[in-house]
Amino acid sequence: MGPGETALSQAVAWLRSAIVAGDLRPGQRVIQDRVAEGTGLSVAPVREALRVLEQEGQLQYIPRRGYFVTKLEIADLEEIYALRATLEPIAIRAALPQLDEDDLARIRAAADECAEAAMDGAVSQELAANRSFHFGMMEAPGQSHLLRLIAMLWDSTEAYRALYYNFPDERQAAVLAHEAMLDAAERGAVEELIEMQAAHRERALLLLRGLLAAGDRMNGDGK
Amino acid sequence: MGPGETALSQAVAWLRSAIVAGDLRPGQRVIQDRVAEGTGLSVAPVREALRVLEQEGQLQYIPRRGYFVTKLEIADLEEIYALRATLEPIAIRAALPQLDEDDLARIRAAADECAEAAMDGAVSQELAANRSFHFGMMEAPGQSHLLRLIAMLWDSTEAYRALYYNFPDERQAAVLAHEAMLDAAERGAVEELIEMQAAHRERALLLLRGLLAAGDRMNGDGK
DNA sequence: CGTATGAATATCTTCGACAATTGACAACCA
DNA sequence: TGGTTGTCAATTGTCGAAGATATTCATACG
Repeated sequence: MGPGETALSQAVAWLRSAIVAGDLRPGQRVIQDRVAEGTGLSVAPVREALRVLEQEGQLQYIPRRGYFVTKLEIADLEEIYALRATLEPIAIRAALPQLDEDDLARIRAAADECAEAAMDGAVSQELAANRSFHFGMMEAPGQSHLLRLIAMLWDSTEAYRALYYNFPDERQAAVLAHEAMLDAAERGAVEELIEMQAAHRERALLLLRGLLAAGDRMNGDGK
Repeated sequence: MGPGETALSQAVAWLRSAIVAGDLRPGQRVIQDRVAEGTGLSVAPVREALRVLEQEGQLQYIPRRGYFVTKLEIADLEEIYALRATLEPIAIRAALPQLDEDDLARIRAAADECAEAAMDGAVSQELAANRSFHFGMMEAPGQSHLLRLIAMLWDSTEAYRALYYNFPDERQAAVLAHEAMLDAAERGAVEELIEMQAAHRERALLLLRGLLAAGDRMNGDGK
């Protein structure tokens, strides 16, 4: 175990990847012992990991009943995306003018990793790289709290993002959009970039609306 | 222990009141065993409580080093208050038109409780009532995620709010401001109310700036 | 005199076991 | 038959102790 690596962080990682991989689906119950078995840890760090994911909004907790993967309604997704639309432009306007060559290089690297993962169908890697890409354009000194809020909004919808990243077409579209964004960032075209991101989000939301509607139909009829 | 009351919730409550009471001051280390002794619990639930407060931003965590009460710089407070200035008007615009008589009655009750606590110098009660008052004007269906973010911003600065609520003058000023806000809310004067709250926040920020500067001077000289 | 070394201590981290609670199911009664 | 009650298995919640890590302080060295 590397430095800073703790049993807790392992448990968190395990849970995240289980959610992203779809092993833990929205609405499903998460049983502590199962996670403990799966990770090879005892329940103590697992409980703390569950608590972390709960605070991030990915899990819901009912005392003495346990944890459940958060199931979002379409209205929730719309609210979350609207909040992102409010906050992310603020972050980008502050951060983009301050990016230096190194920062841009990191962002480009993230975009490349994203493209690579998209081709391989490595959903969880693509999600991580995608996140680095977007946050790379928003990170600036003096807005750590703003980024904390934005990160929380991203966390809340991680399971759903994983859902639509399973469509190859969407992965390709995301890669193309990233290219354009990177270009705008390098040109310093802030407002243009913000526009693109808004469109990016809208597209994602549209897709999610469809997926959730389909899911609801299945729940309503099929069972 | 009542239903839903768990050792964790006791530990959380203990920590909150210790922070609000000033027993745990910004920058100070929080030792798990001490909390366990203080609450009469074992460390397991205490650790989970610490994790909760960490996610709220009230504590900071360094693996294998422990927890520290978050120490905010003036810049942090300014950022947090700016974020509140961005988000709270959104919540109020959506919520205020939907408030019914019952809601207003609850808000009025919170204001009264606030005034009462202000006279008695019951800082922790006043903080709780103050929170109910303000959130009562923002709570509306369909914006639970927005409120979650706002709550997080409030949590992050709870220790500092406790700091300036120890000044009787400020407590009085807050009570008066609440009266005016309540009046505006009852008249449905949304924009007016938003203005008042902005001023309310500005005043708090101004005060905090002074307090922190004084604190820094003490740390620089006195020791 | 300042710095590096190394025990000793304090603290965090994890574990395994036990107690408490919940939900499901079957037995029972009207 | 319909509803209630009691029992049981599964799960969560808590504890106390042992193991791992960081910090401190005394000591020796350059």
